[in-house]
Amino acid sequence: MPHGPTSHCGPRDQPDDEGAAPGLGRRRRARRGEGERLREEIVAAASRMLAETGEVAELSLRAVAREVGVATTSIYLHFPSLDELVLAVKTRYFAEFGDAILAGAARTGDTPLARVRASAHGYVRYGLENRGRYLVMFTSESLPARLLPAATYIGVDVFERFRDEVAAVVGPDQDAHLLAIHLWTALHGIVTLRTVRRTFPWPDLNRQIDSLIDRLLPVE
Amino acid sequence: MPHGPTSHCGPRDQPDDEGAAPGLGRRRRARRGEGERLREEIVAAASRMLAETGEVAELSLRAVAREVGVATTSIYLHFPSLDELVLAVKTRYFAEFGDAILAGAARTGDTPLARVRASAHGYVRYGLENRGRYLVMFTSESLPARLLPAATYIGVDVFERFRDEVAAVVGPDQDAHLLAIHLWTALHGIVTLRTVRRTFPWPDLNRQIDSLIDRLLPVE
DNA sequence: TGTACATCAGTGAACGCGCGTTCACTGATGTAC
DNA sequence: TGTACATCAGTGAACGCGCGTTCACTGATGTAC
Repeated sequence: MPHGPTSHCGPRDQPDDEGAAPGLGRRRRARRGEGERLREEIVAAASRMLAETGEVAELSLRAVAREVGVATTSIYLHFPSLDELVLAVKTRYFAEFGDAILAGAARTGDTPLARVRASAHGYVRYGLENRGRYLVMFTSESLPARLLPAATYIGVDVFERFRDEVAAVVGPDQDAHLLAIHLWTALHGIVTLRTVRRTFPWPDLNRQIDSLIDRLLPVE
Repeated sequence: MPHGPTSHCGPRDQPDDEGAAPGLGRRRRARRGEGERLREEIVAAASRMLAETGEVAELSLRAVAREVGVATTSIYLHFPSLDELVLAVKTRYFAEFGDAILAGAARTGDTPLARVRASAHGYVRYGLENRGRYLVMFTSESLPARLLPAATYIGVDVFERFRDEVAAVVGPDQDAHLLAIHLWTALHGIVTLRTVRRTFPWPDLNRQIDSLIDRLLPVE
């Protein structure tokens, strides 16, 4: 295809395509004290976009602004950089993820083992039903390097709850920390490998998870 | 910082910075039948670069050309697209990965269990010592979508060898396929979580792997 | 032995694109006097 | 009650950058006659 006849000067010929999205519904600007509304809309848009691709690297400031229907520069009103926006989204992801698993396990009032089973199934189900979110949470560093020294990482509380559930199953003679890591590690492997190797001959998911728990957790 | 005084017309002011890298050693062009030499250099450079970042999305055609010391367009002499180049690198990664694990296990002539142990430790060691390569192999689709229908995926032979080793340990009464998947899944989880959550309080690596095998594989 | 020609192995300029970031600005909404 | 002013919540044009891809080309190496 030959090049068009355009472009006589400057890096772009038309003015930047900033501003509102398609015709109707040009966003109403927030009232005086309500500047935070845009912040919320930005996080929500970025959250949706990241959930779809699962790739932090594919998210751009300009794309987020386009999605919200706002000028690119308006992002800077609320986030000093794209990194900071991504961090906000990740923090939200972890909170929602923790809540989902906790809620799933809470419904099962039964034995400790039933609770661990429910958590494990819930973990994998959430991961597979929200592949994009899961990849964002667990295949990129959870914090930008400059914030790392202080914190351990977001999501650590979810693990701790899980470890306590395991401890309740196996009793005090077993190394619950190690067992919880075995289980978590394996569940993480299930989610990520199934996400990325869809054509592999995987066994039935529930059977796989139950068999894993049976083998990893010694009955008291 | 204010804008410089440059740029009066056109998308770039200076001509493209193509051509050979730093001063000395402007690549010798290959002799008549030896065009494949450049192909090899391109794959090698891309392999090095991908191993460093672990991010397929970060690899660019222009960066590879720069690394080789060749004009950007020369890549097209050997690969119709960046995708095809990445596929070539991945194929090589899987071959080298399979060889490394096989070689490690072969040295242990002992019992079937010792061989599985050696494979497992070899798998994780390779994954952690070659984080970039591992991520490229196992956190992106291994084939571009248009090549998927036919093939299962590259690397499947490594799994099959592993499954046979497991079968030799547990005997014919156990579901070796499922057990091999448990083990593979967990090993994959170890590599990827340790890669991405470096500050988590992980247990000793060898202890973790041995404990995992002890629990997952029933002794005959 | 000489020469015209094909081909192989590349080069280099240019294209349009999307990106992060800067800068100066606008205009509605409140507030002080 | 009126009005000058601050501030809040954004806008829009422009910058330089790296990118994939195209196109026309070059010049050394072989080969046919």
